[in-house]
Amino acid sequence: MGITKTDTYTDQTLAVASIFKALGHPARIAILEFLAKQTSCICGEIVAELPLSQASISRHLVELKAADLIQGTISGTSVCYCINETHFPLINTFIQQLQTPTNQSCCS
Amino acid sequence: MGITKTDTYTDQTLAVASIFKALGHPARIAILEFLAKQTSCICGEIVAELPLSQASISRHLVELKAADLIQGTISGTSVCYCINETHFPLINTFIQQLQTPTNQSCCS
DNA sequence: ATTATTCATCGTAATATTGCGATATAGTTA
DNA sequence: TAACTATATCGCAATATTACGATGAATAAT
Repeated sequence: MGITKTDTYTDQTLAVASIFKALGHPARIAILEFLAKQTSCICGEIVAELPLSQASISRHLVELKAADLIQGTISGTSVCYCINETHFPLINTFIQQLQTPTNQSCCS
Repeated sequence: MGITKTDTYTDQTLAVASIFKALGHPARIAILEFLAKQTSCICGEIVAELPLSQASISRHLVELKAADLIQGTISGTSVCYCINETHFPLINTFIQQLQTPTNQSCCS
């Protein structure tokens, strides 16, 4: 992506953007959707469900984990992934901020 | 970004991912935050506010517009941009889906 | 101990994104 | 018409992302 000037934005802005960035790929959305409807959540099942190689899934899982959107716990040879809701309030707050009544703007 | 296998995901998944993708850059978050707190919203003011060139801002505005997150109306030589809330429900619904009670998963 | 199984990581090729200067376009004004 | 203003677009260079096969590491099963 070329250089991104990360120095000049607020921490809040950077945090929100990085969460959205992690959510900005259909494979990662599909992974989260899959995790949401499962009670168990083994990595292998995700690989079986999605049209990607195991290596690619693993990389997406790493990204989701880096963004703190999932957590994984090792159980034997397999790893159990599940959704981490920690940052959902941040997303909700951001969306709400964009909807403040100030928004009676020029475009009618 | 390399190839993305867009054929194999549901329309819903692709739609959600593409909105999040558009939100996945601090400049675009900053633009939206700026628009939210303004009543008037001319492109030139954004250029003055953010640490990017006019060309770069324009490109980000194009992306936000392509994702239908903003709309722009021409007024004279300037263009008035403002937030389009149309897709906010989609975001909220997605986040809520991830929070369904099924989520009593393996990671405690 | 050997072999499977499961997941992570490396290396590489293909493609996308970002940012900027330069330039184009379009409306405004003199 | 010519100059000015505001925004969009082009073209390039730098960097990031995506995907995959191959390989590595760790546990489990035989």
